[in-house]
This record gives sequence, C-alpha cells and structure tokens, in this order.
Amino acid sequence: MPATNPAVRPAAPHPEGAGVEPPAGNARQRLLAAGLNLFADKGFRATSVRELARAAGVNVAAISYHFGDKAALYREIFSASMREQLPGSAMPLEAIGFRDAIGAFYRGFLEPLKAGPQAAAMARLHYREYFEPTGVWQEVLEREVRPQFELLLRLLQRELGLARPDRDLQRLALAVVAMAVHPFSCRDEVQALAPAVIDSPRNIDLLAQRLAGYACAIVADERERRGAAISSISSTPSAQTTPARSRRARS
Amino acid sequence: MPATNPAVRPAAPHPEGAGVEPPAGNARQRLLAAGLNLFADKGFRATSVRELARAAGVNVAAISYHFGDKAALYREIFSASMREQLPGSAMPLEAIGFRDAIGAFYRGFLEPLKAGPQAAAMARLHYREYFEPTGVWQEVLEREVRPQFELLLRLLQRELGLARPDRDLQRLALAVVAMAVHPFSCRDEVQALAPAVIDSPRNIDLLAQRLAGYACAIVADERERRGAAISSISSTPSAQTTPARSRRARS
DNA sequence: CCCTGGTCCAAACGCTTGTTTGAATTCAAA
DNA sequence: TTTGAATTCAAACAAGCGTTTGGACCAGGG
Repeated sequence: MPATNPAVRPAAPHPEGAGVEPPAGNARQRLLAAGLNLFADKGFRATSVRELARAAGVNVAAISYHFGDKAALYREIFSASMREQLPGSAMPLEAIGFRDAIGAFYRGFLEPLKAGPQAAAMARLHYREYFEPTGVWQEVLEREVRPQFELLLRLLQRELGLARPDRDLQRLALAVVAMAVHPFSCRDEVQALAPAVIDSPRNIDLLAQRLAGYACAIVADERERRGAAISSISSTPSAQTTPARSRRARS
Repeated sequence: MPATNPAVRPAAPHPEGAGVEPPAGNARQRLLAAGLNLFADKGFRATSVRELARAAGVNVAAISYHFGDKAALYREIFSASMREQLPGSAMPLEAIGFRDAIGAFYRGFLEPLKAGPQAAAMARLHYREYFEPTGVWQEVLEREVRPQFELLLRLLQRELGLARPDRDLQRLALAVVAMAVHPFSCRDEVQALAPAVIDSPRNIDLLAQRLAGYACAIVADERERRGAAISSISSTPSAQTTPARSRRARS
C-alpha cells in the first residue's frame, strides 16, 4: 500500500453545528454513524466499502479521502465507541462492600445491553472483537480487559482474605466474568432460548442483580471450600492450586 | 449456481489403508483435514479456497470436484465434527444425583478443550458458529443447543422442586451454561489472563470440578432465595419473576 | 490397441474487493 | 469575478475471490 492520501486529514473538524442524525451532517460523520451499525452487525471483513458508502449516502472515495482506508475508519469508530463506553463499567473497589461492588460490576457491565440502538451497536462492535480479532484486540485486552480483571482479582482476593492470588482465585474470577460476558457473546442464543431474560431494561437490571447474587454464593462456597481444605487435608483433591511460585507475568 | 459437478461423490471411499496424517491420503481427506484447521482458526469467510488447497497440497479445483463448492466442504467438516463431538456431552439426567449430573455436564462440555489439536480444532469450529453464523447456526441451535438447554432446565427444575419453569430458572440455567461456554468463546482471553486454568487436561478437569461446585452453590443460593421469598414478602425486590406467581418451592 | 471413467492440474472465467484517479462541483476569500 | 482549496463523483484500477474449463494423466476392461 502506498502512502496515504496527501489530504487524508482535512483541517475542517466540523464547521457546521452538530448533526446527530445518522443520515445527516458531514460526510465524515455520516460514515462514522453508518460504519458503527454495519461493523457491529456484520463485522469488519463482511462489511464492504460500497455498502458502507451506500448506507452513509456518500461516495466510496469518501472513505479513503476522510480516513485513509477502511481499516482506519474502523479504528476510529472502535476507539470512539470504547471511549464512550468505558466510564460505564468502572468498578468502585475500595469504597463499598463486596456485595455492592460486585453488584455495580454486573450492572455496569450489562448496561450497554439495554441501551438504545446506538449504544447497543457500540457494545456489539466492542465484544465482537473478542471473537474475530482485527488487530485491535491485543490493545483492547491490555488496556481495558486486563485492568478490570486484575481489579476483580484483587476484590475477590480481599473478600476471601488471601495473602496471594492463586489458580483457584483465577477460576473464581473467570466464572464471575463468564456470567457477565455470556449475554453479549451468546446474545442470539439467549434471545432464542430465553428471550425474556434480556428483553427489557428492567429485566436486564434484574439479571444483574441475580448474577451478583450468584457471584456472592460462589465466593461464599469458595471460602467454605478453602476452610474445609484446611481442616481436612484432602477432602477434595485440590493439590494443583499453585506451585511454589506462580509466574504471573506483569504486562 | 448450476447443478453440482456430476462426479461430486466419487465411489472410492478410501482405497488405501488409513492416513490419519494431515498432509496424506486421499485428496478429499486432505481437504477435510486442512479445512478443519483453517476454518477453525480463521472462520469460513476468511479462509480462501486457494489457502485451503495449498494447505492440503491439492489443486483448487479439487474443492469443486470433490465437494461441489467451498460451502459444501465446510458443511461436511462441520457436521463431521458435530457427529464426533456430540456423544461426549450427553448428560445423564435421571440416573444420578444433581451434583454428579452437573459435574458430568461440565466435564463433558469442557472435554474438547483438552483433547489433541484435531479435537480442539473441532471444538473451535463448533463454537465459532455462535459468533459468525454461516447458516448452519439455526440448525445447530435447534438440534443441539436447545435440547441440552431444556435438559438442563428440567434438571434444575427438579432440583429446586419447582412445578413450573420460570424466568429465574432460566437465569439460573444461563448462568450455569455461561461458565461452561466461556472458556470456548473467550479462549484467547483466558489464555492471556489466566493461562494456567486451561493449560493441561488435569487443570481442565479441575476447572470442571470447580465449576460444578459453583453451580451447586448457585442452585443452593437460589433455593434459599426462593425460600426467603416465601417467609418475608419482599426481602429483595424480586417481584418480576413471572407473570403467574412463582410456585412455592418445597426446599 | 483403443476406450472409458476417475482424478488432477494450469489457466482462465466472471465477479467483488479496497483503493485511486482526474475531472466536476462547491464555496468562501481575494 | 476570479482564484484556489476543499469536497464529491463516476469511472477505472489491481488484486483477490469462488468457480469452471479443457485437457493431461493413469488406471483397467473391451
């Protein structure tokens, strides 16, 4: 690929006021809006530039002109959706008790599930990266997923009163995450098998509440299991938890 | 598309003995082997026929000749992987107690995770359908996923002593499924965040064991919650369970 | 021997992909 | 009105896609 178009980044940000409507405003903005929906619906590869241009009501060349290429348009949309979505899932760790913290975690995580079509598209776009990586995956994992996971690990570690994280703590954290991710990753499945569970904001909040309850139950169970493992040496064969040093790579 | 090639199904099954090696045997078998890995790794769309042919060491035309077209090759590989994978996840419902049933469920479900590279590829191919449907999805859902889900629902219903399934039962079942699906759907994520959890057959069995424990804890918690909902009318604001009032559980 | 049917191959097919081109259009500043 | 940069457009580009072609190759039976 040769160097990008010399006029890729025109100096005009958005001279007109603000057009929030999908088929309105700057050609650039229209492409961003149309791209969000199309990429979220069909993925990066399956969305063609001509489809993109038609949906946005612009010429195909506008993509190269305004963004450089299709991938750059995708990156712009993706990072914008990330920027808008991140604050929603901030988990207050130190402030409150475990039950409330985990409740806030699920509520924040499931929030995009119930939002309007635009926010829902952002969420879809977002979680799609997990399953068909376009190259942004690595960055997203390190910048967004890993910190949240480490936060969750610390939260669970504190709740269980552990001196050091071990593999059973990881399993625990993964189970907690699994229940949150599932409605996104298997959204169509859930829609087909139990549509009522995610069909309305109220039910999504209720789901978050239940999941928080499940997480608490699991943590309580884990605490019991660890307690039992102390009293009776091998009630369950859990010798495989961690070798002398678990090498958890720092980033 | 015109009618399939008149010689699509050659009469020769495999005249030579047995070639289990990927780059050996019939051209047909080589395509099946190479396709399994490529489709599992990159998905249907992203895998080109030339790539397929190169990996199998055959001519591109061999795909049309032996299978009709690329989609038919995919279907053949997919259904074969389904056929080989299904018996592993049969869940004995009536035979044994809940703890053992749910343990068998997780063990069977996670089994493909630890198998050799070929079986692992089958599993990946399999669960990829959930996220980039190629048209087989609908069929797979109805024939394979829904029956298992209904089975799980009945198992949980029996365990909780419910007269009728309700939404909270669905939420419960989805949470149980979520923990099982997660290592597949977010395999790369898990690999990056907590590689030790799924790095060996022994650890995968251990994971299944822990997940079964988590499921039991969740079910116990749900039973408690339902019990509490009887004694105190609104200990938790759970009025949204089911239009018909949730049947009382005999705990 | 020639024939016939199964298999394979290099080459080409028609089509879609993402991208670029060069002229047309717009529009505010000179 | 003229100038010139910003923007849009129809058209073309090369490359890749899945598929088809026509013949070469290699058997075994007439």
